[in-house]
Amino acid sequence: MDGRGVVTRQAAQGKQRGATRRESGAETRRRLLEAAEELFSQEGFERVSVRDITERASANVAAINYHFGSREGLVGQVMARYINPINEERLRLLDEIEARHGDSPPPLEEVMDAFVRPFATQVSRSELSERLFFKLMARVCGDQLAELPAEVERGFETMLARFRAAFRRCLPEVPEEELTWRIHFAVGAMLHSMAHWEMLNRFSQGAAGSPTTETILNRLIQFAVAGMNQGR
Amino acid sequence: MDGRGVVTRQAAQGKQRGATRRESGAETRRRLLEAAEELFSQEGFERVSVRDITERASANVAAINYHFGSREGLVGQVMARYINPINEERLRLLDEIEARHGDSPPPLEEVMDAFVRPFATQVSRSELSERLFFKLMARVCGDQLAELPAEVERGFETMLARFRAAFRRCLPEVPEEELTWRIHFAVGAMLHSMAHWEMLNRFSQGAAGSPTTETILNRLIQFAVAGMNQGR
DNA sequence: AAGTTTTTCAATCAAGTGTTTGACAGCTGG
DNA sequence: CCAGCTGTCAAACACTTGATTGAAAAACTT
Repeated sequence: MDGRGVVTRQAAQGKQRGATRRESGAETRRRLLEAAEELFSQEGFERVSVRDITERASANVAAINYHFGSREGLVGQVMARYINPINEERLRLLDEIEARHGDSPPPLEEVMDAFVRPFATQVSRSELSERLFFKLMARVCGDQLAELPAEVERGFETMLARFRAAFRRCLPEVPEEELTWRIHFAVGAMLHSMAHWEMLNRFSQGAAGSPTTETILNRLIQFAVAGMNQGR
Repeated sequence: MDGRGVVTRQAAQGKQRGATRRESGAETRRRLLEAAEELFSQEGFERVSVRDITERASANVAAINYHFGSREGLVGQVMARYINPINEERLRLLDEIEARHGDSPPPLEEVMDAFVRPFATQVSRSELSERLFFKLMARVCGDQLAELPAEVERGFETMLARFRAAFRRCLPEVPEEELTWRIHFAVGAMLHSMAHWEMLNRFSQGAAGSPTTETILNRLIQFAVAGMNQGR
């Protein structure tokens, strides 16, 4: 009677044998993050318990508190893991655009592209499926910014300030307040389509032609640009 | 030592003396709904416990199960209470528009107006503040439609089908799939501005002029119309 | 090799969850 | 007046929640 009925984690997971213990620590941490991402994107940050996560990750309940301090700490990590790189890439693309156009204001379409596209490019970095990734990002950006980890929130604010300035240069004749609203509308269109990516893709597949992420991205950009310009 | 320290509900609430017992039942039910609406709009449907609600409503914990069968039943009632009248008003306005224009397709702007305006008109029916009302509506429409009560969901679907047909007539040259996306973008813009009404109003108040609900509504409609039209 | 640090685990904690119960109060209609 | 609803309430229900404990195990260091 050594391991009667009890399946060890190694056997259940098929974890490679060569992993040293120190690697195993990071491995568990990674598995927890991955499980949390999947569950959070499907159910939302509220509805998922630490036991749901540890069970899916084949880890002990205490693992989350050991590796992340608390449930909240894990949530913060999940939020930061993709959104920070995305915000950084946004700024990088904006830098390129502004460098390319020098003193003259850049085309609105390019700025909007830099604002939206990083979600599509960073999706491949994730081990999540496209639909879960977008759902997760929509939850991170949309829920309420008060709950974001301080570091993530600061990143958001500086990013938004830069883009706001860029939009302002694109649309010099639009009043400040009006510009705020238009940006907000565009963000809403973006978040909502990410949140319901799955449903919209289902619709699209009925039609002819393959609705790639790229075409959807272009549609969103066209819509947002038209809304920002408003007939100009 | 009769009521030592214990404040009765009547005293705490200042409830009018003339209310019969039967009226009191409906009164409690109303107070529960009101408390639930406030808390749900502030915290979201997940984070609020039945005890939070009954405490705020100065009622017993069992009251929710007595009056609504379960917590879920209360959630359904809260969702249905405003969203159904809104969807009905949307259809009523659309009827008027289509009657007015006969066989010729109605202007896109009018259809979009009928789609958005009912939120603004029904807000006054509510005892909630404007900002809580919009927050609540954004949660109802945005979270995930899978959880809506069956009756509410059916209402949503028939309303959307009618508006989709109307938009189709306004934009006959736009392919079906493309139209789906543009409507979705517009809905996203609408929901996001409702969810962050408070923040946006704060921005606006810094600027000159009074940012009434009407002007915000118009900005949203202009943005959505421009996005739907896309330069035409 | 022995000793130290890192990681895992079952068991347990206090607090909170939605719901049910049975007794009690008050209005209603006979 | 008194049975019969209707509504309220404190108490308890069974269960889940995030977090902690102390011991055992594994990995690393010297």
